[in-house]
Amino acid sequence: MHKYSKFDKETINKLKEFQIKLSKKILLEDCFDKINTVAGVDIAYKNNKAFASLVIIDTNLRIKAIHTLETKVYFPYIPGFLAFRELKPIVLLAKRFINEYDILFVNGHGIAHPRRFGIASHVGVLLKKPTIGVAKNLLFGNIGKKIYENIFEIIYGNNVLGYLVNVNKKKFYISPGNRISLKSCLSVFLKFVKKNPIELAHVYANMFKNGIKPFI
DNA sequence: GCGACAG
DNA sequence: ATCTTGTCGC
Repeated sequence: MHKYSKFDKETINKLKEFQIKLSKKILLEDCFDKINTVAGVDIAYKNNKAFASLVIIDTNLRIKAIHTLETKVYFPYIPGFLAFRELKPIVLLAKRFINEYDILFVNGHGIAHPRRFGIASHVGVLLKKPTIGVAKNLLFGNIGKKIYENIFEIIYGNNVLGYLVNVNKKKFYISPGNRISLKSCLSVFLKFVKKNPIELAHVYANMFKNGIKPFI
């Protein structure tokens, strides 16, 4: 039994086709004006339950709100198909507060994905909202040339799909999800890196999982 | 055929 | 991601 053979080839192929079909709706251009607030979303797990948190931050790096949502999960983790596991809680929560942030940071990749449709792109297409994928590990593509002291390109063939950013000994793989340009996904990430929305969401998702919610 | 593989 | 002891480093 191999680790990721939970579904037959036919099912996997249909999911792949679905991703490819939806990926055509991605816009890699900036569909936003002035950024006033951004949000980060992440999920912690306990048994078969997902504990999601959405943290909203303003440009002064102040936390404006922390929201949570709990749902059951039914789909396993399969590399390349993370969205089918985490989409429901993320979309439900992000949609509820959709007018309270300008850009959404999602834990996982955007277009740096085998079918250019990682979870950040999937969420962005469903919400019709600018999203940025922020991952701690590389899934697809290779590390290309250094463009700054601590920043490298993520490339596939001749295409740049995103960036590897080194911050405080930690690596972040950044790629556009939807409705944002390659260039802006990097600059926006850097703008909030001192109060990384994904890391904050991670902390609060875990607190929520453990029954603590001193939330704003 | 073999290895790699977001969370 | 989660489970989980001791251990290394600031």
